[in-house]
This record gives sequence, structure tokens and C-alpha cells, in this order.
Amino acid sequence: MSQKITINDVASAAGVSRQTVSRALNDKGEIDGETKQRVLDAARELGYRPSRFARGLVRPDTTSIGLVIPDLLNPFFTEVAAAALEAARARGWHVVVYETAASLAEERGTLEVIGSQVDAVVGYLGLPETELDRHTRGMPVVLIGREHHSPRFSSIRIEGAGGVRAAVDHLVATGHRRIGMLDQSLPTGRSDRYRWFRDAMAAHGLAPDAITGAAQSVNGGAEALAELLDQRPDLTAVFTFNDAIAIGALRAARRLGRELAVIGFDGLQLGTVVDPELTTVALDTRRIGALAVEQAARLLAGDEPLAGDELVVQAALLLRESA
Amino acid sequence: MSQKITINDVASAAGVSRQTVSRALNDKGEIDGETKQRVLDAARELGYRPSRFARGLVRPDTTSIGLVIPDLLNPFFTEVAAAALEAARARGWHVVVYETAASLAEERGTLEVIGSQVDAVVGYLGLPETELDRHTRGMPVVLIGREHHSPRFSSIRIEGAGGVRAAVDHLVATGHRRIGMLDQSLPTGRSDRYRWFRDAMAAHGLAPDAITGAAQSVNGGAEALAELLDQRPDLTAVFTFNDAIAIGALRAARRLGRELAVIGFDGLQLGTVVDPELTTVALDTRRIGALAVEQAARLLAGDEPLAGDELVVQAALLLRESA
DNA sequence: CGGCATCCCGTGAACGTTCACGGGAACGCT
DNA sequence: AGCGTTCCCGTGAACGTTCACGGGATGCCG
Repeated sequence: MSQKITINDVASAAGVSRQTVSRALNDKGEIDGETKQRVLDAARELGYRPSRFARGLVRPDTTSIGLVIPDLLNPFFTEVAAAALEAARARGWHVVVYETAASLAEERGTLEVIGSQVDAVVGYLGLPETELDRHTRGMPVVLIGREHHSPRFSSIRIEGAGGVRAAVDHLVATGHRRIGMLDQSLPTGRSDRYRWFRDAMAAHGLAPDAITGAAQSVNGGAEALAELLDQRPDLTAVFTFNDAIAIGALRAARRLGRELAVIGFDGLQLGTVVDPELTTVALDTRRIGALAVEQAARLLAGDEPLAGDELVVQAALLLRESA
Repeated sequence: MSQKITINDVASAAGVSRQTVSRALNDKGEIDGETKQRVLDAARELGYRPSRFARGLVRPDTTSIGLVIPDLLNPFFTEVAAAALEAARARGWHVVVYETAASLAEERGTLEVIGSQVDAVVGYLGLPETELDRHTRGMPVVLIGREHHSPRFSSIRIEGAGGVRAAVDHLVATGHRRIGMLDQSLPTGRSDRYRWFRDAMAAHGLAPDAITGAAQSVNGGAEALAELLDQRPDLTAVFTFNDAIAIGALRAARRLGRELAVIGFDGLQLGTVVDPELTTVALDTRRIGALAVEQAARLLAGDEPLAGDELVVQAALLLRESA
């Protein structure tokens, strides 16, 4: 109803032709100042808005990608998103952001509607590859933090073994022997991060025998730490699944009057606002975002894509104050 | 080069007509299973990707808005963005996010390129209205936290007087009399928040005579607080321009061994991760995002837009632990 | 007054897709 | 054999814009 007005309506309202309207609206020159004003007035009067589709059809210069993020309020994903946005802006790309609330149903809905809006998809997708393929016909897809099997897809791998090893090395070097871990609590079992921790402990001949699950939040970390210390009051240090849990643990330890070394995982900016600042195994979120966009660019241009071993992001120990 | 292939190329490669290709790709039916597979193979072979513009032209069903945010890493803007995203998703809209890095030049560049991609613009714009108008010909524009004069625009107003008044009331009620403020440090002079603070103080017959500027970061707050306490060691409470500054002030006070009540502004989630949790004058970020999208929807549909007094977001005191 | 440049403006075509329609082939029924 | 259905498939048209081109006024100069 309100979007039915085309350039022709404006043209006849102003008593000129399409082309003249186009000239007026795009500052093209070859137009009289007075007519231009008349056209502009007519356009405003009618509430005319040019169709971006028609314009894009004849001037196909802009590419845009879809960025799929589970939760924008989670600082980790926000940092990745910011990095991707920056990398895209450097290329003059547009970024359409979709939040899936970590729900597969939402993700499906998103993907369903994404096809006609973007040229490539980048981000955290949870759907199985066959379904992914069905919804993204032909579009390049770059997965983050997840393996892919079909050559249709590309993915960024997170490698944390080295960083976690460095964290445990550091704890041991500063005298700690009784080290616990606050893992995520998922029915799917232990996380990659736990396995990295276990292996690092083993390298020092230590047993990972003080593990408990925590909800992925500050409060979750606080509660889980209290529980863990209840079972194992002898612990002097803990490694956690992520920074949010670590911050909760830090707070709980302080309130219990316990001296406790804490090392988180993620490397969030957030870790610098707490006191003491959080020591953590940091992921380079900027690199994650930039790599994903870079790979999407190559796929889109038909260039040689980055190889698997170039698409790895290494975690690294970031020493601050909490350990 | 890689994007030159059209539906006709696929058609001739598969030995069928456009329409049959269209049917195959869109699961339309009225097509033989074997031909469909042949078309699909040909499409994959050629790396065919349908033009979203051509499709949009004939099927104009999807609307998308541009969300302009100064800095995605700033948690306040992130919360607003998340709210806007959610409101847009509820309408089935797409959201293209642009980050301007709080730079007018970036903003200009963004606006220049935004016109052909979205149907409306929402967010934090700093450019003067005349320039805004030039770049957004006809598109609805909803400004956040900024007054508008031209009827071309619409804006969400932030009203903090009541909340700040409640904050000062609370401080006074709990015995504080010597209350300072850490404002933002801008060449443009004192902020709205300062004015609200000044008026609230005046209502209690107190003079706002301990003000200093702070950089908008945790460290900025810490440094500014040290400076302020140096000049006015008698202060027992401070109100700050935002939560980040407040957190810095909190930390600095603790390190200086000072007992100090601190009240921030923004109401970030972030305030709950520090210890003690931050008392703050909270803005309802969800409401801000939702209102902006709602108004954009009305403007787009040609419905009666929300009136000015419906577009106000009131700040409210959020009592936690730091005061 | 003729010629030419300059300034405006309009007309056909094209972009790539989907919709509406038409039509041929194969099949079943009377 | 004739006729109606069903199943596939193709052809024109349309979406709304910009580009390339053409052409009528107007002014200037010789």
C-alpha cells in the first residue's frame, strides 16, 4: 500500500520522465535546478522510496554476508562479531547479523530466510551438514569452532591444547599441585577444554580428580566452586571452562576467605574489570572473526581458499593477576 | 566473473528452460524427478547462485533495517543491539549492523552505502540532520538518545532526571552529604547526566562542587577517582557518568583503602560481575531497542507513528551493593 | 543566418527472477 | 476412435531501476 509508489508515479506527479527523477535523486547532473527541486518535492510528497532490489539488479556492486551468532549478550560472541564486522567493513561489505538463541529451531528459521538476503554465511551453526546444505544452496558457508566433513563447507578450528598446557605449567611452576576444574555441565559429557586440561595435568603426573560441572554464568561458577571446595578443601587452584565461570569462582573464593589461584578460558575484556584481573587462556577473537571473513571472501571470489591448517586459532595463556 | 552465471546458463547447461530451473531450485513441483536432479547437478557444477536482487524484485516480501551502533564492544550498545535484533526478528525482519567507531567520517561512509541495502535506519547517528537527510532520502530514520528537529526524523529520548534524583536521594538518605561526580571528559562541556546530578543535588541544598572528567573506561574511572579524592579527600560517595567509570572508581577506592559509595549509570549486566555489585541508574536497554524498531515499523507501514511522549525511556535507580 | 556546442530531457533496453498461461504427450475411460 | 485428465515443460510478461543513446531548445560565434 505505502510501498506501491514507483519512480513512474513520482515522474508523472512532477510532470517529467523516469530518467529525470533518477537524475534528481542521485545528484546526477544534466538536470535543471528548478526541475530537480520539483521532483524532490514530489518524491517527498508521495513518500517515495526507491526499491533497493531494482537498484541492486542493475548495479550489482555490493556484497553482504550473514553472521550467525548464538547470543549477542555473551561477550565472547560479541567480540567475534565485532571482529567480523570490522573485517567486513574493510572490504566494503554489509553484515546482516542473526541471533539464534542457541536454538536449533531458531537457526533453521534463520537459515530459511537468509538465502535471499546474503551472499555468504559465517558463524556458529549447529544444524547437521545435510540440512545446512539444503538451506544454503550454493552459498559459501564458514563454520566457526566446529569440524566439517562435506567439501561444501569450510571451518575455523579452535586449538586450545597448547594454551591450557601453558596454564597448567604455570600453576605447577608457582607451586600448585592440587588443581581442580570447573567444566561446563552438559549432558553431552566432558568438553574439549576438559580433555586439554586432563592431558596437561597428566604431563605433570597429576590426576584430574577434582572436576565438577558449572552453569555457564557468573553465579554458576560461584555455586560450583563452593560445591567443589566442599568436597576438596585442599585445592589451591582451579581452571575453568570459561571466563564467566572463573569470575564467579573468584568471587566465591574471596567470600569464603580462601586464597585460590583461578585461570579462566576465553580471554575476554571482561576479565580486566574484576579485581584481581583474571588470568586466562585467551582466544584471539579478532583473528577468529577476521579469518572467517577472509575465507568467505576467497570462497566468494573463487580464489584458492585457505587450507585447513591456516584456519586454526591457537589459544594462549594470558597472565594477569588471578594466578 | 564468478557471479556472471544466471538462471539461463543453468537452463541451457541442463537442456531445459528457465522456469524448469526455477522449479527445481524452489521445490515447486510440476517437475520430473530426473530432470530436477539434472538441473540441480548443473547448478552445482556451474556454481550458480540466484541473484537476491532479482528474486526480491518480483517477490518483495522481506524488509530489512540498518542498525547503526558506535561500538559493539561497549556493553551498553551491545545490549541495545540485542534488543533491537530481537524485536526485528519477531517481525521477521533482517538487521544489517553497522559500526561507526564513533567517527563521523565512518558514519558518513556507512550512510552513503546504506541506502541501497535497507528500508529504514535505526540507531546512534551523530551527523547533522541536513546531511542525514541527504544520505537517507525518504527512508524512515529513528534516532536514539538525540533530539531531532525536522519532521523527517523520529527519536527516542532518554530521560534520566528522575533516576538520578532517586540516586542522590538514596545517598542522602543513607547519610552522605559530600558527594562527587565523575563526568565524561569531553571538550563539548558537561553532560546531561551532570545536569541531572546538579539539579538533584540542588534539591537537597547541596552544591555540586566536586566534579572531574574521566575517560570512558574502567581505567579512566580509576584514574579520575584518584585525582578527585586527592583534591577532595572528604568525599563519601560518587556518582559517575557510566558503569565502566563506576567500576574503575570502585576498584580505585578499594585499592586506596577507602570506604566509598558508588553509583553508576547505564544499568549494565556487567555491574553484577564485580564485587560489590554495582548500584546504578539503569536504562532499560530492551525498551530502547524495542521502541526504536516499533517506531521504524510504524513509519515503514505508514501507520500513525508513536508520539514524542511515548518515545521516552526513563532511567530508574537499581539498588545493588555499592551504595 | 548557418553551424555548432551546451544544456536538458525522454525513450528503448537491460538486469535476473518468478508468475500466469498455454500446450504437447501419455494415459485411461466410454 | 474420441475425449478428458494428468503430468511436464516452455513462452511472454512483469517487477523497478539505471545505462546508452538520441534529440529538441537555446545560445554563441562567425
